[in-house]
Amino acid sequence: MIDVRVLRNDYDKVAQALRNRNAPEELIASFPALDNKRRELQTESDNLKNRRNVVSQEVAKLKKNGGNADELIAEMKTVGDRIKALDEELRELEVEIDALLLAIPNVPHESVPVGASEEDNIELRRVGVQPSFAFEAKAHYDIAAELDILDFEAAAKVTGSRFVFYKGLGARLERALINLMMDLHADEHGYEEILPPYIVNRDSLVGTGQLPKFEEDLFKVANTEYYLIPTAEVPVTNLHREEILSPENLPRKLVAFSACFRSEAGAAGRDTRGLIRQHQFNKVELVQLVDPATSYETLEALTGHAERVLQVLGLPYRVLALCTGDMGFASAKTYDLEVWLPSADAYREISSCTNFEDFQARRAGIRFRREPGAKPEHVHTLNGSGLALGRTVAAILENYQQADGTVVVPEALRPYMGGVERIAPRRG
RNA sequence: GGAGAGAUACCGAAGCGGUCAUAACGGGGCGGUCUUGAAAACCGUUAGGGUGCAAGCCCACGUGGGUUCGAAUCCCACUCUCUCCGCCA
Repeated sequence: MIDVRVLRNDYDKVAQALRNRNAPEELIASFPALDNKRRELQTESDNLKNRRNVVSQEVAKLKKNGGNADELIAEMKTVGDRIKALDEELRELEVEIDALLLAIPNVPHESVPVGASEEDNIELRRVGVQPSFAFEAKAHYDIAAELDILDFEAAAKVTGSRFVFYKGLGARLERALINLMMDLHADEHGYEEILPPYIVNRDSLVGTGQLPKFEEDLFKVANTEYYLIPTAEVPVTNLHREEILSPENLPRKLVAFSACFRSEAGAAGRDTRGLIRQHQFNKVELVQLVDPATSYETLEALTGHAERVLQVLGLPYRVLALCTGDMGFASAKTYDLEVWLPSADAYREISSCTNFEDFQARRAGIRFRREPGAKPEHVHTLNGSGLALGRTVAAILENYQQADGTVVVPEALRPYMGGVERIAPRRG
């Protein structure tokens, strides 16, 4: 949620930011009138309440001294009715203003390149060497089929499309990656390990910005107000919702493994084969709550933590700075990490690292007190995938595939694989 | 799922229709006096939101409604916590 004061005092800046994000500027057109009306009603209501409070004291005194308060009580009856009417009007206005504010995307940081679509994202660097094959590189789902480590058909039978069974060394590979990533972030990068609920309530999703705008992307649990999490970002960021943290708690660095559930409404026909776009996938997520002054250096550090996983695994990747038109709703600035997929002859997103500034913190009420007695300020929140597991498995299968159909296990992963060095077809 | 109890500041807790909300009382934290140092004792300090330049005013006793001139206090609904029973990995 953007700061109402910014919207009030810096209206043109917000309007320009909305245009840059391909969001309609009209979104905020009704705000100034609503805001003025609200403040007007508020003032009138407050003044009447003051009158009521003062008179109530007088009535109490009069009654105590045996005086007659009938006239005052009669006056207050009409004042009370007026207050009720005003507050009713005020409540409706506030609902309207709230809905408006919740629908406004974040204002991009000044360093974010202005652009209309993903075409305008800026590639910052490429890391690692793309493998060259003396044979035609196969797609990860074909490699996996021959190795019998992924089973999409069985998942389609048991559940439906866009689900998968991992089997044998495939399941082991995913579990090994989870452990490698968690260990790296917890032990070397200093994050506290969290295992969150996979189901959250509505307030949490409003807090991180998925609701109210993106309900159709979520799975809702029937007959409840619960939702399956689309990412661990939701429960982990909301861990400190409506709290005032002490400065010694910052930066709060959290890493969580979770399954993620996305309806992928509107993605029909895209990435229908393989692990790239599933309704359920695993992810290791990095979350930080920080002092606003440090959030942009934290974004660089957090992105580095995610990159480190790709480096350890020896996977070639590139880093993009997303342009204003391609960023997520709540983002002030985002770097995407894209891993090399030889079969596609392209880089594909495997991590998204974002500084939300105070956009989520304001919605979720996450604050800190700089000094004892000081006014609470909103923290800045950041998160990034470290990494998405399914896509990492796809990248390993493709980048480490061999002419004979086997897949070499990256060296760093072998201790987590019980020493297995190569995934080969099972005999028989 | 059934029965009951509860929700007040960092924690415990008083208040049960008007002099009780920067909230009694107790504890904790922080600072100080005293002390060689510590403990004890004593003193001080420790809180949200809106509006306004400010003084101030309004709101905040789990959440949302209602009754009343006036609600922490009475009524209704909801959420959460605890205890007992049942069920369960």
